[in-house]
Amino acid sequence: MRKAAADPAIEARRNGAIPDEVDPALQALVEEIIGKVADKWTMLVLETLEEHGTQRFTQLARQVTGISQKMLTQTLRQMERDGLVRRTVHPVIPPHVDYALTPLGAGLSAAFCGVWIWAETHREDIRQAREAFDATQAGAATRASR
Amino acid sequence: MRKAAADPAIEARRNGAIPDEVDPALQALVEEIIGKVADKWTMLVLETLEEHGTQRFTQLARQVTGISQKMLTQTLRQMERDGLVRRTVHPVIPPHVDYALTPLGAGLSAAFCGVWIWAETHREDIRQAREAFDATQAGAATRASR
DNA sequence: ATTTGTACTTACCGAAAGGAGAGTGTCATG
DNA sequence: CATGACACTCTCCTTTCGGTAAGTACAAAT
Repeated sequence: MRKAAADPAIEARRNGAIPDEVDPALQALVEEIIGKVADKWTMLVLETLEEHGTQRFTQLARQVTGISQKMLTQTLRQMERDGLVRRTVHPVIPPHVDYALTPLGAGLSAAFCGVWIWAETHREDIRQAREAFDATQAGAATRASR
Repeated sequence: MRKAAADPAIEARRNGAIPDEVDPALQALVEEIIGKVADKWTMLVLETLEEHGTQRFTQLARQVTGISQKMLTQTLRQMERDGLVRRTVHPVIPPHVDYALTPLGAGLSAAFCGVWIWAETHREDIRQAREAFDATQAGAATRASR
C-alpha cells in the first residue's frame, strides 16, 4: 500500500492499457492518498475525534479499542502531517497534549461517512454472502483436493 | 488488519472505556468490513468494473496497473466471497471466466465515491499541509537531536 | 511434437506492518 | 526515597503482505 509499483505510466503503455480519460499521475496521487490516509487506525481516530471532540493522547488510547501506543503515535503523526488533526502542546508538568480535528479532517470524516453507513447497512448481506460462498467452497475444496 | 486484537469488549472494560451507545461487537464487525473490504486493490478492481463493466481475468490484469496475478486472484476471491462481484465460468476451452459487479459491489463503489472525490478535491491541501509540517519538523528534529 | 492461451495455484522469499514491553524526563505526592 | 502520571520513543520479535517464478489442465494451432 505504501509504494506505487514501478512506474504506472510505463507499465500502462507496456500492457497496451488505454489511459482513456484519467491522468495516471493524478490517479497515482489519489491512490496514494486513499491508501495512506484511509487506513484502519486513521479512520477510527477520525471517528473518535468526530464523536467526542478534542482529546488527549491517553483518552484516545482508551477510546480507540485495540490500538497500541506505537500505532496511535504513528497514526496521529501521519494525520497531523496530512493536516487532518491539530496537535496542541500545553507546556505544563505533567505534559498535556491534545488533538483536534481540522476542517480537512472533518471533511474526510464526512466523506467516509458514506462507507461507514454502507458497511453498517450491508454487513448482514456480506455475512450471508460469505456463508453462501463458504458453503459452496467446502464442496469446491473437496473437488480440488482429489 | 486481519485479526481483531484479543477481545475488544474485554479490553474496553479493562480500560474503563464507556461503551456509550455503540455495541462493541457491531463496531468490530464494521471495522473488519472496512479493513478487509476497502483495501487498495479491492478499490481499484471496483473502479475498473464500475467503469468498464463485466471483464475477464486478463482484461482486469491489464487494466489494474501494477497488480500481480496473485493479488488479482486473491482480491477477486475475497470480493466474490463478500458478494461484491459475480464470477461466471464459461466451460469452454481455453477457459473463459468473467467478473461482474453485483448490486452490493456497485453500492460500495458508490459509497466510496465520496472519499475518492474528497481525495481529488483536497490533494492540494494535503500536499501543502505536508510541506508545512515537514518544514517545521526539520527544526524539531534538530532540536530533538541535541 | 511443441507451442500458445486461459485462468489460475503453489512455493519461496524479502519487505513491511504492527504488537509487547521497557526506557525517558520531569515534577507532585505519599 | 520511591512511585506515579503523561506522552511519548526505542528495540525486539512475530505476523502479514505481496512480488517472482514455476507448475497445471486442456485443446487448438503450428
